[in-house]
Amino acid sequence: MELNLNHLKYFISAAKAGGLGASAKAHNVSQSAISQAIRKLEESLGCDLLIHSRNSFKLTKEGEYLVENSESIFKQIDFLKDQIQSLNSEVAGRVTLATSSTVAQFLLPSLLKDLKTRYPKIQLHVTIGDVAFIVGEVKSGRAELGIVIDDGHFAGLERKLLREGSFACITSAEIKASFKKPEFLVTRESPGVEELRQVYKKRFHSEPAIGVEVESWEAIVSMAQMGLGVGFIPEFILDYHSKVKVIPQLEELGKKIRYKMYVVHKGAHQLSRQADAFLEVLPEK
DNA sequence: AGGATGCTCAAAGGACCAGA
DNA sequence: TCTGGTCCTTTGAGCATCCT
Repeated sequence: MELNLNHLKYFISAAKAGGLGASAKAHNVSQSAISQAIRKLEESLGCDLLIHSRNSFKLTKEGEYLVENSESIFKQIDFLKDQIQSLNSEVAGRVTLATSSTVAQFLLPSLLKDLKTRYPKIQLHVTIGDVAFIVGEVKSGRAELGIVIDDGHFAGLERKLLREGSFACITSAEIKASFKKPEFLVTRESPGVEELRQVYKKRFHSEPAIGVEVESWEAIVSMAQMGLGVGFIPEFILDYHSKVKVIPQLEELGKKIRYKMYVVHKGAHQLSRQADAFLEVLPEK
């Protein structure tokens, strides 16, 4: 006899409620029906799930194993039902995204515009943090998607390259870049710092003078604008700042420092339809 | 039409509990 | 300790529905 999902459902319900009566009540059937269903389930599995004795309801070890391990089947079935139903309806719902303030500030606005045009019923919930925070959010499931600017490896996560490019060394548009050994504004863990040291050492035969170490490219832009030093930022940020100037003497140096931007998630098969839709509107590399 | 399946109903019987 | 009530499960008969 083939395993019947209804029988399994009755059994799980009875096991959780601790008796046939409660399960019968929960499913609006008679106790007898529950009893028969469990008998048939046992028959199809070829083992006893209950210790059958009068006035007692006790699971065998096979029964306990079945209860512990079959819940995911019903969750998967519910998930499939939702997915199948939504195939015929407009994509809607919430997408949780963890990313950096740079991405949120410079890239998300145009992405959101595309998303709202194509999928007006999708809501985007964004949390901001550093790379470790973003990876943690995605791994824990608190965020379905993450966008990171990092060339590290994200163990346990799938990643897709969104864009890559080089850095530019900037200073204030009002300040004439005539200094030979400027003070640098850098971020602590972002790509480029170590490369900067190496390339700078090779070119100027000395260590770069780090003026300020700050965890934000936006802060570097502001500080560079105020004349506090020069800073390397990913070139795409330049499009949004007219008051900064690229230092021609360090242009070559900046081009040698590369950044990569990835979207990360726990696996394509685990994504909701709305997350899939979000990935769809992301610009190709 | 007949078999398979799933259900209800009624009856039987064991375990537990309170009261005499 | 005995008895009766209650709760629970199991079993068998019979009915409805679906499928071949």
